[in-house]
Amino acid sequence: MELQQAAFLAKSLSDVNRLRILYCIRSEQKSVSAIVEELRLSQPLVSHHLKELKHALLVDVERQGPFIYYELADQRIISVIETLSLVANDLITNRRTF
Amino acid sequence: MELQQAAFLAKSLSDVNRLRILYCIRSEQKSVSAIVEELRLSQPLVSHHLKELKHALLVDVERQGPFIYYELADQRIISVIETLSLVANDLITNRRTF
DNA sequence: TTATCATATAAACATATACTTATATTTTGT
DNA sequence: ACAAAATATAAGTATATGTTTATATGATAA
Repeated sequence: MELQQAAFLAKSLSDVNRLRILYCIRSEQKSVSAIVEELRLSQPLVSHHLKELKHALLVDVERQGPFIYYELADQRIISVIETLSLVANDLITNRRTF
Repeated sequence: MELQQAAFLAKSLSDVNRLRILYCIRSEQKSVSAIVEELRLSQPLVSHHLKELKHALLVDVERQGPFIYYELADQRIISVIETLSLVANDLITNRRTF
């Protein structure tokens, strides 16, 4: 088990805006400006997060003219996020200490 | 989808020492000192990470005399970590940019 | 109650991270 | 070559985080 690598990927998933971006580009490639508009985030912030996601190899990048398109590199990431969401929900529902 | 909660859980998984602790207590409850010995980490550091994991509801805590036992609260976390490790491995293997 | 063991907390530090504002780079159309 | 659009980068700031060292808390045994 490569726990170091798993921890690194988890860190990429630890910011809600990055998760929103990943969801945004999960099924089709989108340009930076399209993501900016859809998520209502500033362009530098989106570029910053895309850079991190690229560094984590979580996105594929393709230039088409002046546009740069990003797409989710591995669909399993979505199921990871969904499992995390499910587990979080269950943990909150069943917690014993309030 | 509760992306905020998923991001919060992911943050709990973003440190390699926390992952090691979760693995250490995945199948049986262990005392803090047992974890300290097994992972060769300082006691305050282990306590600190356990506190974070407890805050994320990822561990169950039980006191028995002077010992405090921690155990993994949800087994699905292990499969999340394993998937992350697998995906990371695949991404590194198949990356196009070196 | 006192000593000891197990664990938690506090303080301090260095580093990392999310974000904004401003500017640079790259591409295309004229 | 110039202007405009799309994206990236830089600088700056505030906050968070991982770690160590030192100390406090809590439980048990004598």
